[in-house]
Amino acid sequence: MTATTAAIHRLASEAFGWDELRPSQMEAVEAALSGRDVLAVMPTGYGKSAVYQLAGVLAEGPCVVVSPLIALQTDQRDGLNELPAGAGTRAVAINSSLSAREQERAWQSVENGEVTFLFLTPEQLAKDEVLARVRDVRPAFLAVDEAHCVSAWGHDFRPDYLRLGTARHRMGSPTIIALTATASTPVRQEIVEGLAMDDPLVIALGFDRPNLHWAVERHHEDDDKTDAVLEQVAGLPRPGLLYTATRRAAEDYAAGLGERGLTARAYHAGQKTADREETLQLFLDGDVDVVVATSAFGMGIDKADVRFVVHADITDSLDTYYQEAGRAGRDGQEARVVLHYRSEDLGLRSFFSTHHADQDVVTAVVRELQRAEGPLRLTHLKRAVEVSARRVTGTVNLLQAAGAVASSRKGLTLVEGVGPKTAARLAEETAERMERIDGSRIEMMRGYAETDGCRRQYLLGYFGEELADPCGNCDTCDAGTAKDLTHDDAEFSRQSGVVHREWGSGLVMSVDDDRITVLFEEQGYRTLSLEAVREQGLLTRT
DNA sequence: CGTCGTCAAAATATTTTGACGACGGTGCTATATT
Repeated sequence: MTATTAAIHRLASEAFGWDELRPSQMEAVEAALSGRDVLAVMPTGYGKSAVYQLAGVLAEGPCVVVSPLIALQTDQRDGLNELPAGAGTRAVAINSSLSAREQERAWQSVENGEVTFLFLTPEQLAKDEVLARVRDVRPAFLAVDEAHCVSAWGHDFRPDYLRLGTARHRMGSPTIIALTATASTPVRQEIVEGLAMDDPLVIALGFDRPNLHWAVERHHEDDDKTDAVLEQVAGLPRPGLLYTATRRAAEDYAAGLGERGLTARAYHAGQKTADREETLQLFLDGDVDVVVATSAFGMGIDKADVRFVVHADITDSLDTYYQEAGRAGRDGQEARVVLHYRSEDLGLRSFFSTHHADQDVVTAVVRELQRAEGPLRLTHLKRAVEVSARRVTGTVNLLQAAGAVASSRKGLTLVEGVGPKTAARLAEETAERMERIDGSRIEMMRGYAETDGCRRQYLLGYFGEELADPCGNCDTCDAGTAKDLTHDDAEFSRQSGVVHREWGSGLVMSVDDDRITVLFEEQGYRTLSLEAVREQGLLTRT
């Protein structure tokens, strides 16, 4: 045992009260302390936070923690501040819930060296002043909690997530500790790229949750689906979660369950904060049978005894689905996971995942960059271009992804030879590529819903894992119809590289008797018939 | 892309049908108004 390992164990036990650290937690903490970037994909409840907490206490300099929700930051901050004084930790969260004076006081305690953990949102780190203050306290780590948000939210909803890579360098390039519970191969890649991680150690634990029973119910008519969902939810062991695609559906189902004698409450972002907090508290206390929610519900919520997660509508990807469904059965006891599927529901998902280049903003941004003598700060562009800051950031992200704009510590520059016209074309092509990839993720969702095979094999395959035999704990296995979705193919093995004549290079995700699914860089997921692949020589190994 | 609400016309004097348009999810932050 090295001195570091011993110190980590001692700290874990004496200050945090954890007597056993798992090997992967230890590996992650040691790597981070040695200065190597770490991406840890670990299930909720496994002790992801311990990784940055232990590393943060042991290192010189504070640990900046990026977390997406203020409520989450508050919980984590309070948890750290309740540790015994011997831990020597102090945590603060600086965000818009603090008054200007409170913010200033918190900054001063950071600058006086009193703070070990500084919680910030990505939006805070988009401000030059915040970055400068962070840089001046020489942080040892930039921990990014719920790191899948980089991929899920960075492109549209919260574009500052995709600026964290630049922010990292501007704050003196601290070591990155990225943490998430769910991340398929392309999501991991986007996290690594979006955070500008340097040769990271990727630790991904097994995804399988043997106590969850997976099932899909297929419907043709909308009304029939509604009835089936209500009837099923009313009959399942409680408590549970019912996810819907819209706020309205959440309200309607909650009312429908109420009529059937259940205590059900809707939860979505259109409600007052106080109502949402009350629902959450009732749920955590076990005083409500079912929470009917949109995707607003769930992040950071750790309730062990959720007996079912039913989806009344499909989600935009299996990443999201697994994340939401995975909130069932964290106590290890049997739990049910059901997806109610109508192919028509895919339409709403396509609507939500449209990307498009904002041509006027593209032109304005490019003109401004052309006019500049040297690199420009994003802050400058936000002032110079007369649309919302968010749209400017989103457009810059797109231009950067398109290879039209380069970002360095000094700021943003136009790539040589790029003018407004080229930039517009590149941006449009990139937006189209993103839509293709999002569309292919929806198709993988369809694939899960429509598969004849073992659901668990399909799911684990999506996350790059293999389950040797059908699981025996899903609907197709129960019905005896499950086709084994794994196959030893002499030519193509999982996670190996291939090239397609038209679609370019990709990664083999799964191979079964007659089909092969490949994740192409430009096209997203594509499933091909093995027969066609062989006869026409469609794929070449790389 | 699909669903829902509105409104007018049609089939019959109140309900049915069709056309059309609007809307659909996730949160932080800054700023103005109580």
